Amino acid sequence: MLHGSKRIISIQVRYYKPRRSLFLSSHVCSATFCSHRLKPIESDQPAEKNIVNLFEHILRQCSTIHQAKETHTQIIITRSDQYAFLAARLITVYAQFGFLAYAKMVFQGIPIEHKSNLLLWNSMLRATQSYGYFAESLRLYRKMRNVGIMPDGFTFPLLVRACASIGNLHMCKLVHGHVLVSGFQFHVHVANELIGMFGKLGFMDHARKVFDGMQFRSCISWNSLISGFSKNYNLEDTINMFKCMELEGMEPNLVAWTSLLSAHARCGKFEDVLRLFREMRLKRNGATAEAVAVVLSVCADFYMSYEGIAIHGYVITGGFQDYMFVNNSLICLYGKHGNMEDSSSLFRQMKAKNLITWNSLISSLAEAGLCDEAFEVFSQLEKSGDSMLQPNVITWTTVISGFSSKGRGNECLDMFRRMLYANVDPNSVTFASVLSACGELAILDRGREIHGHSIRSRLDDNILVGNGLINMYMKCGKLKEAQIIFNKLGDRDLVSWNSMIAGYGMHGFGEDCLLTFRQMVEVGQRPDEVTFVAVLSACSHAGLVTEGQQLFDQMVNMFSIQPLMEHYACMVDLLGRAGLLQEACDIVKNMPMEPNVCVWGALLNSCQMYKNTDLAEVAASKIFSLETRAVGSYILLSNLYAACGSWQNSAKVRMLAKTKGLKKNPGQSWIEVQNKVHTFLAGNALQPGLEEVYHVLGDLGLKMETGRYITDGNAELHEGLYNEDKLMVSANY
DNA sequence: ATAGGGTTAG
Repeated sequence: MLHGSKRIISIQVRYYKPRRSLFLSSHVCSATFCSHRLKPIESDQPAEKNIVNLFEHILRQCSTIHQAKETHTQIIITRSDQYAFLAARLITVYAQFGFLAYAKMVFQGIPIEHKSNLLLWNSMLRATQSYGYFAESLRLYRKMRNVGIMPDGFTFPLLVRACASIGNLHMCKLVHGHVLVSGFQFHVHVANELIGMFGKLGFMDHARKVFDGMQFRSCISWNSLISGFSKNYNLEDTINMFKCMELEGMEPNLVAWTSLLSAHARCGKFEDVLRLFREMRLKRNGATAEAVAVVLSVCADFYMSYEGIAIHGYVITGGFQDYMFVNNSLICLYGKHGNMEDSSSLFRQMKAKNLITWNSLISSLAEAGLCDEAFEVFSQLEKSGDSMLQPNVITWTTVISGFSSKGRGNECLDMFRRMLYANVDPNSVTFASVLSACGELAILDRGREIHGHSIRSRLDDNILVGNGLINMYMKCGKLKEAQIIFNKLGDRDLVSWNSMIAGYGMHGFGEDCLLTFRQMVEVGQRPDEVTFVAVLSACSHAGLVTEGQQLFDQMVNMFSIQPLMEHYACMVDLLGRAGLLQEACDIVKNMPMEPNVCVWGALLNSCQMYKNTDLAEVAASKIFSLETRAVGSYILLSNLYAACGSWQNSAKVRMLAKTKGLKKNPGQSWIEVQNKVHTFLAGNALQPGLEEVYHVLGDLGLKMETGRYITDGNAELHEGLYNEDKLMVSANY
């Protein structure tokens, strides 16, 4: 508590190092304190100017909130709080110390008739915005205009920034209108913010117009324009403006270099990023932490482990190790390269962590396939209780897609439900992950529900979501619905076409598959390796031999795609299934790489179909020598022997597989009833609820027999393919 | 009394 002027001054001296100016002013201070006069906002009296300057000086020196509060008390006692200049400084200082509520109190404490000073409003606007309350700052601006105060060159940059941050196009246009009416469009700071705003909105032609109209440009103007082009993935104009800047005698600084780097990174030019980073360090004798983060993320994304570790070295020598976002990139770098030890130890060592830090660790774990660990860290984050560290869309989506890509669809969908319950809005990436899980699980009802949800979120025309929907409907056997989604999709990419082609192929619609492929080529979408795997395998399943051969030829000669192992396997399968075993053998002999299990397996399968025991033995011995756990091959060979009546050989192969401890992953069929998927295993009568099914099945069988339907004699053998024990019985027969 | 650059999910 303060009781008198002497005490006030002694506090000042205790808190701040005594300086000449401070001692001089203390006389003024006590003099003013004694006079107890209320001061108008603007005063030209020198004595009053002095006390205001003194307090302003003290406020600038405050390093704790307590010092600021003490000084504020003195300001009130001396009635100096009526000075707009001091009130503005108090607002700024309180905001800086994290006490926005105090800043507001200062602002509100000033009577409306004294609120004519723009500095006051600008300070309050800035204080509000520094907390991210952009909408509130715009409301404040309205209030300001309502009391008849006109904005100036300090107000407009704040306003432009506020509506750009909110991202509301209407607001942006409104504020831009105010700027135009006030004639501030080419004011350096206002124009710089406008360029930034248009860059963020993706209106680079507007940004360019503002830039071109400026009479004086600062390097910030150039950098804002360059970063606008970079943010909009316009590499060409980013480079052009960078060069223009040099030509006009403005040497691009480190910030301009950083934008140039990030433009290359965004466009996937990872080699150029590394080259430019070296050039930047040479020419400008250093780098920025932001540039380091960009380069690290490029090293992570393109699996350049060696370069990444070298840049980690530079982080330490260059003194960048205390930047949170640099460390976040490092966590991702090590995580993406499968080095979870270094990734998580970096996480542990970080003193200050933000949500991105947590997301980086979670995504590293998910990337490594450790979705349980990722979920564990997610739970820790959820329980942390920090309101700034609550899982966001990215956190949720990371865990959701982690489960999805591991084939744990039910956990994926559970997390999605929880996410909605937590009131976090899914985005296109979330929908894509969840739809993929629905496709894998083939749960049409849930897929449809999510389709509806994506429509309500107005994301159904997004390419990621569209592709997810096509894939989901295809996997659920709803080919027509997939086609409808595909037809409605505004811009289709390679994935959209591949999903359609693969979907038709998957369900044995060879003609539709080829038709879609031809349409794809017609509209100028270049097919890739994946397209040809889908098309070729469709041909082989539909028995379209000549078409398949032609397509293989087209792939190499028309589209200059080097055939991969998969394509050779498809060709062997295609020819072999058609009974052209010799041609299939030729492919195996002439292919440029050592055939793998899939290629030999395709050949073996064909041998089994056409009962070619000699060739089958060659293929089988190759497969067994490759030391894979290709159980299917043992079963195929065994079946072939059995089909040729060579029971002993058949049993021998079976036993061989058994002694090696190999067990076939049994084939399953499924049906979706009331949002639940029921799976069936051949010969598994132990499954609960199956008695009833078998009962119905028995009835049907009886009806079929009495109705003189002929049952397939091979059915039992076929079933045996999926059930080892059962086949062992038939083999020993 | 201002400003430009950055890191996380597919």
